[in-house]
Formats: sequence, C-alpha cells, structure tokens
Amino acid sequence: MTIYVQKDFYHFIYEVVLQIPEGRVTSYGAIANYLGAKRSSRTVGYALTVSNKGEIPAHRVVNRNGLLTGKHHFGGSDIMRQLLELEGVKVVKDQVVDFKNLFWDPSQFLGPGQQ
DNA sequence: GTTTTGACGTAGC
DNA sequence: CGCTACGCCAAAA
Repeated sequence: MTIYVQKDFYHFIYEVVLQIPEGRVTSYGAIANYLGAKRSSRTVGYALTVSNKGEIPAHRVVNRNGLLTGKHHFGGSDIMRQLLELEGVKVVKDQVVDFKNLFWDPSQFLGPGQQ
C-alpha cells in the first residue's frame, strides 16, 4: 500500500482533477474528502488557482451546489461556462444543470467496492 | 512564527 | 432567496 502524506497536497488535487472525465464535474469538497481532508475544500480551490489552467481542467470543478463560483478566474466571464457546455455540461445562471447526475465522485476512481 | 487570503461548506437569520 | 458569520485548512507574505 502506498503511504501518502500531505507533502504533495496540491499534486494530489491536480491528479484527481485530471482524472475527471469529459462531461463530468465534481466538487472541491469531494476532492478534499477523497484526499482525506474533507475540510480542506478551500485549499482545493486555491490549488487550482495557482495551477496551470492549460493542463488542469479546473472548469470541471465546481462547488458543492454545482455553482461555477470560480468562473471569474478563467480570465473572461463565460469561459468556464463555455468549456463545460462544449463537453456537454449545460450551465444555467452559473449553475450546472443536472449536477447531481453529472457529478463524478473521486471515490469511483478507486474502483467499485473500494470505498 | 504570526497574519492574511481564498475557486468551500454549513448554519443561522 | 440572499447575506452574514463561523469553521476549517494550506500557501504566501
């Protein structure tokens, strides 16, 4: 088994985000929880801020409400929304439509039965 | 080492 | 439905 420490906290965040399939979204809290720090949701968002948007699909990460709270960090104002819609994710009023259905739980990345 | 900040989350009003 | 307040945690100053 691999022993992970928070030494590469940001690195884990980036990895998880990179695993998000197209057309799917997840929440900061879910990623934080997956990393074992469910209360570090704020840090997850911060990690994306300092990350390279060109390689990290941060637009697939929204808050718990499915709201595009970080859209204004994409330079423009509708960049994040357009990126999501290009992947088939409909966004209305900065909110992901059918977020519950499109939600991608990082725990699924572990494989079924793992939890 | 202390203070500030932030793309969150929950609770209260 | 929207705002405030608080907590929680990691990085940067």
